[in-house]
Amino acid sequence: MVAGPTSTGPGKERLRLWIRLLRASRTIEAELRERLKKEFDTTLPRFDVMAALYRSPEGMLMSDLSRFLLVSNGNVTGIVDRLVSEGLVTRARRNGDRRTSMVRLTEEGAKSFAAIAAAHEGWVGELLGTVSEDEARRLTGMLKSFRSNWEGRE
Amino acid sequence: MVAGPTSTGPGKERLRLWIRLLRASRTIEAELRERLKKEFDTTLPRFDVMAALYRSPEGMLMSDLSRFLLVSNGNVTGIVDRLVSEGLVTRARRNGDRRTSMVRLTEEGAKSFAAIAAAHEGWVGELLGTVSEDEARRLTGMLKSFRSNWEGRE
DNA sequence: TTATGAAACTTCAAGCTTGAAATAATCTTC
DNA sequence: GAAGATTATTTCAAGCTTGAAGTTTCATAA
Repeated sequence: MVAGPTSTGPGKERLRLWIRLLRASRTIEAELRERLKKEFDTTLPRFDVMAALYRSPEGMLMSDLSRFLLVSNGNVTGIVDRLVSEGLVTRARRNGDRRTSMVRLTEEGAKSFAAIAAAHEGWVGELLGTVSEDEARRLTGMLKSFRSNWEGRE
Repeated sequence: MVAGPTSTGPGKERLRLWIRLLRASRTIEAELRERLKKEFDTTLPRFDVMAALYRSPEGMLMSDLSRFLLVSNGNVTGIVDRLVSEGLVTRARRNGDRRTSMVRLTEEGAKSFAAIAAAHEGWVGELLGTVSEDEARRLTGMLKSFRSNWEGRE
């Protein structure tokens, strides 16, 4: 997946693009993961879940989290379990539907996330420092249109 | 990591870009993983290792693979172990340095990979279909320059 | 109301991933 | 040539990830 095209032909440019995309995101992701571990003793998946919850003070269902973060249901269960055991989020039983529970950041969780997110934004700025703000905007536009064209198919 | 910026400010555009980049690669990666599983009963990491080996008929050391694929040494050990037990690659002891061994595709491995790679290239072409060849080239250029500026630091 | 089906989660096995510790072989330097 | 450092790799524990199977709860329609 990270190796170059093994042939020439029509799809070649797109394959190159995909490999570049993947290498870039893997490189950045690895660096962020390492810093999260070293500086805050946390992980990327925990950070992702907390970021989602931070933007939804009213809370999210497990399935909301799963859909939003593009990961499986069972996966979210495990991550939330760990965050709960660390006192960073809570699962609140709901009166309406007893199958579900609202997941929310605790006060400590929100405070903790705010600090991590500030550092995180700085890191991303640093790691993408060679991309100008303007170029960043254009790239984002391309990727956005790709996503919105593609998602929701099947 | 997949959620939006939680603040405004200088690094914001780069953070947006990073989130788009990550969502795009995760979406595509998930789709490719699923198809590899369904159509060829294999996985992305196995495919990655085989792709690297396919381009190096003389073989690669474990550490070459690790460096090239951007994953840890211990990780490669496990994946190669599984490929060996499936008869797709071999570990050849070397006379020169008995710490290392050359990893190579078997004949069956090369045949198998060629078939998977053809399908894979088609999938990528399909999944990135909304990006024109020309746009793909430009995007690739941007990502390439980003990578080469950034890698090799520290 | 009571089956029947759908929805929201959890559990589980298998595999991927890292970073740290352990092994083994090679290199360096005195 | 032996001690100490370096290099290549494996092993291991902990956590992430998926997809499938299982559980509980809710919705619906005869």
